[in-house]
Amino acid sequence: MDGNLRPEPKGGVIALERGLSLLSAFGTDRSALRLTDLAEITGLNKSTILRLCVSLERQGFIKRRDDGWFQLGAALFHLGSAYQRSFQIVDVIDPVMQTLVDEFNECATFTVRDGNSIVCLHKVDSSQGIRDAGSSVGDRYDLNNGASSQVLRAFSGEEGKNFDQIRKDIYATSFGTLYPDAAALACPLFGMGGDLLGALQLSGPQYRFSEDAMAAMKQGLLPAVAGLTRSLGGNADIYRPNTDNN
Amino acid sequence: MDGNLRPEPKGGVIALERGLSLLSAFGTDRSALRLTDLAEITGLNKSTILRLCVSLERQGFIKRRDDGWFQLGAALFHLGSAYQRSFQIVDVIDPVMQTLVDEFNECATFTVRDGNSIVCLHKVDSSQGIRDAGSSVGDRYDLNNGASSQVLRAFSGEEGKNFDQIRKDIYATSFGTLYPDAAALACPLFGMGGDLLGALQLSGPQYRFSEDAMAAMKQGLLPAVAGLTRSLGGNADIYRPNTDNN
DNA sequence: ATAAAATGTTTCATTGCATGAAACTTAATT
DNA sequence: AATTAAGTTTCATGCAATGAAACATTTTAT
Repeated sequence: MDGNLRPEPKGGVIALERGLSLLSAFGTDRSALRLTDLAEITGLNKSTILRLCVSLERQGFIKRRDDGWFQLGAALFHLGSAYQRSFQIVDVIDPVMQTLVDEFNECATFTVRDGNSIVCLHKVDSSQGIRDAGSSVGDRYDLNNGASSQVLRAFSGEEGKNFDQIRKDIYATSFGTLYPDAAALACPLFGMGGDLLGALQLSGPQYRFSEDAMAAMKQGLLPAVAGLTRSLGGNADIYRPNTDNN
Repeated sequence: MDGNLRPEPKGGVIALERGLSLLSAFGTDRSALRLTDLAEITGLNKSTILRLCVSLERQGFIKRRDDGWFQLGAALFHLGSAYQRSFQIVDVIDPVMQTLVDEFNECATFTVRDGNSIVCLHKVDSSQGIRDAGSSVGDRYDLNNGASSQVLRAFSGEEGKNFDQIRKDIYATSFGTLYPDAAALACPLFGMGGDLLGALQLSGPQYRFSEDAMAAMKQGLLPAVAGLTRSLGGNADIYRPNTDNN
């Protein structure tokens, strides 16, 4: 960041964006930051940061510990939960995800698209020691080449790559995209109006994703998602199996 | 709100606080708001709101739908999850809470204090149809007379009420405080330095919280929390049972 | 149908307030 | 003790946040 943070297109309030950039500074890995860290990450003047933090703290968005370190505040947790709750979908798909995890012993994740990002809204872990622990709830990446990203892009109407194939198959796979030894199988979830809600994915180590295993997962995943779409009031015909599947 | 939002003590950045107040407008119940709603709730001028929202949306803190309604953005979910993750405690206490729920068939919640608020950080639901569904993860209230609030206040060193008794018992109870027919039993969780981390609570309908039932819960809850404190590196002597308990 | 009211959007002159350099106070290293 | 780094406070300056007003658009009333 360059500290200027001048709203690129136009409009907007610089002071606000600077404040938000302070919050986003925590987004990656570190859960506590010092004033100097914040200054380095955001490029803002320390006086400015201190002044912004007064406001952030007053509204509960950050908390300054007694030792001077800054942390995220409970207001964010509250609003984050409110965000999650606005997708009642999660309540509906959770049991289905549990079932899938029980059946295939791999982790299941439900992701949604947000602009050019992919956000993990829900995850059910498998009980295996070796499992996909790479992503967890709340994580946010740029759309990548992972199975879920591909699905989200293909069914958002993007062109190029093998999106046509994905739209025909109603699923996408990935091998070693995010992590070199991970594999995944993902398919889209549609809502009432045939609108794309998100992507449901099974993922784990590549050695457990043989052709046979993935065929079985596919046989389990697609009907499960079709059922979900039905219970969400959508038309499950989209998932009608292709006759040429082996 | 009066729209002035003048930082009371002094210091701070008005524009930022106004932007944050827009976010907080979603905090209660409604998951989508129109421009007029935001103007009513915050008392801000519509032009101002529109300008602030440009910045909020650019950073992903809100999202404006095609129909003009505003919603919370994924950035909040991301940061909210980061907040939660900064309490690694939750990972440790979750299995213990699961065990308690299995044993007593009532909901367990873990709450922390944040200023004069109480925030629900984690909840494990019981499988009963009639259960405490009043609070859920992310909820934030003012400190009230519920069992957990009492515990948090008593062990933060507050005086008055029956806090002395609570400190002696190492637990608090409540009947019909939040909801007229609900009951709860809560006790504190301490960390390494004997510092108060939060409160662990069992709650359900009053008719299942007989004297006998609560005595049993107490016998289950206190050792469980003592064990937790030990595995968090704390001294569990605090929980030594009083000799005069029946 | 037209009128009236409510909502959303853009513009722009005014000045309030966000800003950052500098001075200063601790605290940590040398 | 001397030096560097981290954190804090102050204040003159001018930039940018502001809100009234005019306008566009949609909804409701007549």
